[in-house]
Amino acid sequence: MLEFAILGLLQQSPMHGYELRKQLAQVLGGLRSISYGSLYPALKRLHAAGYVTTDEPAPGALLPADAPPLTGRRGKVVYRITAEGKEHFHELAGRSGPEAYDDGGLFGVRLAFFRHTAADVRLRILEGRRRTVERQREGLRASLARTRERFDRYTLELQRHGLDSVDREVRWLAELIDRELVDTERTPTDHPDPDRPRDDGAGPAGTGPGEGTGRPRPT
Amino acid sequence: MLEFAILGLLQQSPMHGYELRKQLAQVLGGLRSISYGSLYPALKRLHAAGYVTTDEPAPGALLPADAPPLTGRRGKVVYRITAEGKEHFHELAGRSGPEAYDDGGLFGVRLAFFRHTAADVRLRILEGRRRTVERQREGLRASLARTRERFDRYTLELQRHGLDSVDREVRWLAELIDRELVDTERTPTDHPDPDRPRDDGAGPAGTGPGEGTGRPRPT
DNA sequence: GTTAGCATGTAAGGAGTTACATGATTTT
DNA sequence: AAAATCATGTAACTCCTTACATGCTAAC
Repeated sequence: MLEFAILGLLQQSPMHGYELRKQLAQVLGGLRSISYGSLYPALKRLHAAGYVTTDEPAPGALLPADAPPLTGRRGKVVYRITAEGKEHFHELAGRSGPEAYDDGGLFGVRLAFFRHTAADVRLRILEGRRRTVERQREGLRASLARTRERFDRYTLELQRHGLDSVDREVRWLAELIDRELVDTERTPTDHPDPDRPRDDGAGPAGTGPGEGTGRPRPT
Repeated sequence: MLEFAILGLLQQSPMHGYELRKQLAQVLGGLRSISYGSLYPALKRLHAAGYVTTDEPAPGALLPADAPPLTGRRGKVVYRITAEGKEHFHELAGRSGPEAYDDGGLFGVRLAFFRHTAADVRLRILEGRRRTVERQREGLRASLARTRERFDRYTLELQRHGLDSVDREVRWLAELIDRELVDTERTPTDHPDPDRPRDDGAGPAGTGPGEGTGRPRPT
């Protein structure tokens, strides 16, 4: 998830780690930030995988042997996404299985980079998220209907607020889905996203052949 | 957090692991459940620490040597909280620092067991949570005010929905705090002063008034 | 000239997950 | 008797956090 978000941000412009973290916090809505202890290792992995390159200030010839780097080199390191990185990002962005919407946090990140996601994938993720949240809503409703006497007022309040939040999310998702459908009608599907050179329908690879995608597509 | 929730549930009645997991899922509002892979090790730790005892079905004399336990003993294992467990739980329930409210998930669990939490601690946690969420709200507001042009419509929607949620949470918390204050006025605890080391219901083992109903709740 | 904010990194560890392995009981 | 559901547990692993360690640069 972190790596996806990093690649997504670097797609917009090269950045150094510190800046990346601030942007990340903003994109995730201040809801959750990440620590440097996970950011820098992630960048390191992305670099090792060839998904990003680093523009380092001085190539290392400057430092004499009598000043050995204690923890590593210092100075700004600007990270830049590579062609492989973009490809990898779009592969990840093309996935529309449950991982993309079952977890609220991950769904948020996916949504934040919907700009780089194909229209059909966007719709599948939004609908998947809606199903997930609707199921949660039904669970909460059932629980509230059943258990008035079993729980105390705090638990009840927690569930009431939970139900309220989940209900609002369902309505919000319904709006987003509606807008997607309207936009799809207006843009006759062959270029739903000007940002992305479409090679095909988001790639079949995705997540699982067993994933039930046999659902009626509303027009 | 898991261990706190387990002790909280076992306070209400003894249970076996499977049942515990279902209850846990319900208390946490179906928002998130836990897997057996974390539940059973947690129970094991609590047992090792002496916070729970196990009522095992057959003490082992029944099984002949020619049927060796392959992965361990089978059959329902009922867990029951001990006096030390109750003490430990109340120690945890008495904490009102940032850990109790900075993370939404943890806050939810704490709230779910407010019944076993002293009134002054409840208030501090609710107020702490409100401050945290208000700060989040301000962050989001600022971000939305600043960045209309920098972000695309999806990011904007995400932030808008986030702001909405956070705003509702602040209002919800304000209501809960109000109710706490009203209840505190109506139940004239002889020392409303928060500096006093309150041990209401949190007393060591035997002396406690029992976990049934901490104190009479006038409605 | 020192404080505050910018900037990069490592090591240890917490808190959970999935995948696996097994068996008991109830329903069909 | 097969299938579903109840029930318990381990091992490997993921993903992230905290605490630590270091140093640069601008403002006061």
